[in-house]
Amino acid sequence: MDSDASLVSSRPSSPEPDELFLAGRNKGGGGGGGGGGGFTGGTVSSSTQSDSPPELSAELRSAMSAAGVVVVDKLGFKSSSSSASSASSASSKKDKKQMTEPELQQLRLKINSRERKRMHDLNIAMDGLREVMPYAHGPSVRKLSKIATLLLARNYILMLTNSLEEMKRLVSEIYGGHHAAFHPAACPAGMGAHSAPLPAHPGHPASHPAHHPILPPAAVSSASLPGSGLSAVGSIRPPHGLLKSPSAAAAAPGLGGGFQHWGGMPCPCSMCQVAAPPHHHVSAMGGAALPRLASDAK
DNA sequence: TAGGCCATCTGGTCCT
DNA sequence: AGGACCAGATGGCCTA
Repeated sequence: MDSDASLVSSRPSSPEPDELFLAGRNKGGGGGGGGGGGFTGGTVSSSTQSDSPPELSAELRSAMSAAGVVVVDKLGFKSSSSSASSASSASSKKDKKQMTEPELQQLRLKINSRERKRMHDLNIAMDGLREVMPYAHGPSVRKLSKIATLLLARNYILMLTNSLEEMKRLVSEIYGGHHAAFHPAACPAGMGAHSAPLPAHPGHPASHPAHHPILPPAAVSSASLPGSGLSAVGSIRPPHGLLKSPSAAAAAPGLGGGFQHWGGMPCPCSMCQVAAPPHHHVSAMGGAALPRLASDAK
């Protein structure tokens, strides 16, 4: 399944395979700057690596056709890579030195396209992760950087873990004695198959904090999870370096300084939906991270 | 203009 | 042998 990366990738700069292909390179040294960070909601910097000299492409084409290689129009995106592989199969790595220049170029192109696809797939996965993160998505909000996404995801997971612990604790408190009765030891998850008994937070403001993904783990664990084992929350904070600028942090809703509760979006949690002061989640998941995400909700 | 983020190229290594 | 994965290099775009 050649998940054509260009399909989903939010990266506006994802180059069209066609134009990519012969964009060739050859010129020493890496390459050619792909499209820059295509953030800024809409700014499409489609400057693919077409910086390579035009004559190269022509040269490459002619060389290829001279070598009997059908000049490929489509990238070797798996499906089409077969065309390239025909050339490379004829000349394997082992004869690399004996390969003609066009053959080498063909091989290089094939490898490049594979790598490109790999990275595109990675970006798609990254986008998928962004989508499920408690962070305001939208055209007006800047996309999370990769590192920010990863750090936020980590914190989010830790947060959810804390919430689970907290809920388990509450359940055991509420059901006190009988808890053991219907929570056999065989139900390590604590809440196992019974979702009903959950005391939906009403009237349990104390429990809420632990429940919110945006709250700093520190606050959560210190407040309600004395021995949850996740108490070393400080460690889940992202490296300070990610907080590029104080101003950014301040502007960064919900992350750095005054995260405006999901960056202006309604909190999906049931507690907040019932009644929630938009700013009880002031601190950040991990506090620092997310440099630019909010800095411009332009 | 510097710094951050990103895409791509490339060569090396590991795995199937 | 071929593909996946990785890390370094390079260069473009964007923001402060």
